[in-house]
Amino acid sequence: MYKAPRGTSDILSEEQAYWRYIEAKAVDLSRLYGYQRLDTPVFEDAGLFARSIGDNTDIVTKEMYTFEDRSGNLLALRPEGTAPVCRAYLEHGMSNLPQPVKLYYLAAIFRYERPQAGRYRQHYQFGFEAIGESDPALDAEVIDTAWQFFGSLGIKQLSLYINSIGCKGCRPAYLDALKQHYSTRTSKLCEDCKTRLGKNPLRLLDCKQVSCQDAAVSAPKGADYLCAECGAHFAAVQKYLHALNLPFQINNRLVRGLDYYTKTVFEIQPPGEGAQSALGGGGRYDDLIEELGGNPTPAIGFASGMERVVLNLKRQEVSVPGLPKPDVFIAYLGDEAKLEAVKLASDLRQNGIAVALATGVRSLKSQLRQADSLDNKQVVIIGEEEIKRGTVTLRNMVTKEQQVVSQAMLGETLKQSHVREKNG
RNA sequence: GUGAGCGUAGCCCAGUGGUCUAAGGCGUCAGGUUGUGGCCCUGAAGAUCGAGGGUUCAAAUCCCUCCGCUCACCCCA
Repeated sequence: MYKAPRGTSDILSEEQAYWRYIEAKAVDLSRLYGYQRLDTPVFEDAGLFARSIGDNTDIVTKEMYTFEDRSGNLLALRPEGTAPVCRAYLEHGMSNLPQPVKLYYLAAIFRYERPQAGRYRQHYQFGFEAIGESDPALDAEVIDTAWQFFGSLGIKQLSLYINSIGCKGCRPAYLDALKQHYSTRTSKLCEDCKTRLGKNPLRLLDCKQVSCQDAAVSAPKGADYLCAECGAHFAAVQKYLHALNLPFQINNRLVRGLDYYTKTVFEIQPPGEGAQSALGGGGRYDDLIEELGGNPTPAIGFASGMERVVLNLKRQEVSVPGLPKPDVFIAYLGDEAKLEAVKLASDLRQNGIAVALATGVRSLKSQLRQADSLDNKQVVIIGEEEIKRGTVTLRNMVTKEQQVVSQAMLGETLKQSHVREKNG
C-alpha cells in the first residue's frame, strides 16, 4: 500500500472546516489591510533560495528539495515564501507601481526535516509582504496585521516579541562583539553552540542549555550596537506599536533563521511550552531585493504556519463554522420513483439547492437512516402515491412534520424554509 | 542528522510464548414484516497482528534488521 510521504498528510474533510475558516480570515484580513493575492510556482530556480535565504543556513544546506529537471535546470520546491514574492516583484516590474506593493499568499512550503508536532515536510503558510517602503510605521502596521490575524481567529493569550538585529552597517560590529564574548568561554558551551559560534553567532543567544544561557546573560546586547538610523527606526516602531496598543515585549535574544532579515524582527508565540512555539514570524529584509538584482528596495513581511494555527485552534477549543450540508435528502421507493427522484434532484440543483440523493436499492428505513447520519434536516420522499398525484412528501427531520407538496412547488418551498432557518 | 517511546480491522484498543481458527467498542452495511430516521436489539462484512529474517515443538507475544508513526534535540511556520 502506498502512503503519503513522510512528513506530509492528507487534509480530510473533518479538518477542512479549520482550513476554510483560517483561509477566510486570511482573505478578509488581506482586504482590510490592502494586500493583493499572489500565487507563485511551487518550484523555482534553486539559486533563488540559496541567494536569498543564505548559503550557510540549514534550510539551504540540508532541507531543500532540490532536483534537476529533464533539461538540466536546477530547481527547488519552495522552502519559504518571501523569496518567490520578491522574484515576482522584480520580474513584473512592480517597482513601477505605487509603493509599497502589498502581496499575500497561501502556499505549500517544503523542507526536508524530521517531522514532529507542528513541523512537516510539506506545510502551508499564510504570509504577506509589503515591499518598497522603509517607514517604521509600516513595520508597526505589518506587526498589527499579524496580531489581528490571530485575534480574528479567536486564538488568545499570545505573546508578541520584537527585536532589532540592525543593518549591514552596524551588525558586523555586534557579531564581532558576540564572538569575542563567547570565544573566551568556549569550554562552557554545548557542542551545538561551538559550531554556531562560527556559523551564526546570533543563535548562541537563544540556546536552551543552562551553561550557554549563563554565558548569554552577560553577553553584549544588540540594542547597544545599533547604528543611529537603526536605533531611531526601532524606537519609532515601538512608538507606533504603543499607539496601536499592541502588547509587545522586546526580546533581545530573538533571532531569525534566515539571513536576509534586517532591523525589525518579530515573532508571535502561543501560551504554554512546546518546541515549535512560533505561530508566525517575520521582519524587515531591506537588502533582499537588491541582492536579487533589483534597485535598493526596503521591505517587510510576515508568515504563519497553517498547521500550527489549526493546532492552536484545537488546543484552545475555538469553535469554527461547520462545512456546508445538503439542503435536502431525497428518498424514493421503487424503480419508477427512482427515475423521478433523479430528475427532481437535477432540477433542484439547477435551482441552487444542495441535494443528497439516496443511492442503490435500500429500504425507506435505510434511506432515512442515511439521511439522519448525513444530518439532513429535510427529506423528500417520493413513492407510487406521490407519482400518481405529481407531489412529494416533505418531511422535517427535526419536528417530524410531513407535508404534501406539488413537485412544481418543491423548489420554492425548500428555499423558503431555508431562509426561515437562516433567519431563525 | 541524534535520542526516546510506539506500530493488532476505517478509527480507539484487549491480548506479553501454547486455550488466538486474535476479543471488545466506535463506525459501515443489513434486518427487527407490508412506505418513515435518531434510542434499543440481532446479524454481517472488515486483521497477510508494520515488513523481512531468526530462536522455539509452538511467536501478535522473545531476538535482529528495515520501514513507518509520535515526541524531543537541531532548525523553523
